[in-house]
Amino acid sequence: MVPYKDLERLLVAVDCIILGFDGAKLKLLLIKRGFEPEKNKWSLMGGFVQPNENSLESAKRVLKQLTGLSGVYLEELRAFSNPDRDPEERILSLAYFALIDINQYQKQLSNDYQAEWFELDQIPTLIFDHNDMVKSAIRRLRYKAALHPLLFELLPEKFTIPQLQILYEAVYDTIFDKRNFSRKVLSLELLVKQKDKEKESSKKGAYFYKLDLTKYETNFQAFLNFIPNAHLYL
Amino acid sequence: MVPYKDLERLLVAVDCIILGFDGAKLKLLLIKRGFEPEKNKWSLMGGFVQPNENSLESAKRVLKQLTGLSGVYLEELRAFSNPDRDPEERILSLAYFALIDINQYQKQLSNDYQAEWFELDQIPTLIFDHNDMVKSAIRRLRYKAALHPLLFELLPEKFTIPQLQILYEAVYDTIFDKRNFSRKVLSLELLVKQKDKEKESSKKGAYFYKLDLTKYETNFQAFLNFIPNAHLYL
DNA sequence: TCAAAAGTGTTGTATATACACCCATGA
DNA sequence: TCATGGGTGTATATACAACACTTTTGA
Repeated sequence: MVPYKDLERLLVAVDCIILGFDGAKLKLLLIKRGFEPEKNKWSLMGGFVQPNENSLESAKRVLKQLTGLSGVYLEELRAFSNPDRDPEERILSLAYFALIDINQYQKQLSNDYQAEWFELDQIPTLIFDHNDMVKSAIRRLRYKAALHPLLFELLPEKFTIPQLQILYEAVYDTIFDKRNFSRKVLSLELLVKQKDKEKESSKKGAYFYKLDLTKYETNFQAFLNFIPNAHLYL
Repeated sequence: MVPYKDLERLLVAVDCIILGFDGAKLKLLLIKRGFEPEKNKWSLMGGFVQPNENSLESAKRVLKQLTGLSGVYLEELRAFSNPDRDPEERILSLAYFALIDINQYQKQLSNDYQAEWFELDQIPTLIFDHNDMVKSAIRRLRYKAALHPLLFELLPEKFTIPQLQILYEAVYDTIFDKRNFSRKVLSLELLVKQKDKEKESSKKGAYFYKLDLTKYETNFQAFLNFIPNAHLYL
């Protein structure tokens, strides 16, 4: 008997939900699709899984192609596998979501793809099931960031507590008490206070902090209970 | 231009990590693989994604084939996609984990597959990367059950608080204070006390409880903080 | 009557929340 | 000097963990 005979083989793709934070709003990076079907429509950046790579490697490659970045936070969301999701041919797609420091993002690369950042409440209609992928990624982000110190991935190396708070408030679309917020953040003992201040956004200036990378990695799995009643915002 | 030309198509499979609880231990359902390669070795139950179904539907079909059950808890873990994970031909596999009531499981069906239940610390060497899939599933179970009322899926319709505690203790391989445990469980207000008692395992007998299904569904997303310092056990 | 498991209550500790004022600085 | 945002402290309520005794009943 010949194994695996007479079985359908599928195209397997990865699609990346790339999120960034511009200091005020969470944003999603989209491209104008360069080929048929659905050419010139807004789309997630994606690519096909190649013979020599696994799906995570594909996602890293695709991410680097568009942003120039590697070593960033990247996590598999889930498979999107409805038989007719692409009208041209069946494609199973693995959605990955990535959190990047928007300042590191290299603009020139994405010119090739006519890429643009969109605020989350202004996302256009995307091809296929890409809007579902985005929704799913936002949910996952909120879920995970409520429990793990994930959002630091969206900030530059040096950041202030007020910047961090704005980020959390953007993700959960709510506001936090700044006294309780900073106490909670600092009690994690993940942050190292710097000598210098950020002076753009206020006269007094806010101290910069850096992540203590060692503690960040060892404590990442610890549950934070960071967002009170987080499920209300999922 | 012909879209999607010259791209590799892959076999796409689903593999199911099926977990049950026999009243004392967590157990994993394995089969003896019936075809080459690796014929007669222990394996997860799996199957190929068919042209007319998405991957979740495949997993449901595969699960029903082996256990006779449908409507049980089933969740996608992640893709396993290393190019050489199957020596015969490249197969991308989506791992799903399932929680079933072991009493509902229909033994005769799985005779066809020479299926057996294994305690978690006695799992044999499995084909391909199936041992990794199992490890990954256990981690996910511990993670999720620490936050959501998930383990009820492993119990029969009527169960006692002591039975529930044994289950939690099996999953986390630790012991809990029974006074704090029952108070915490009952404070969820998910359980409805029954009039009758379970008298097999003690002279006094323990009251049966049933899940309040309405509250179960609406509160599933609420975070429990059920396991103190859960990350220590992940 | 006694062994074995079920069931229940209290108290101290830690954690989270709510809330108001002073500080530093550039305009 | 004043308006703006940064930074801090305290009192209260809530949640959690530790802990011991009584109840039931079959053998």
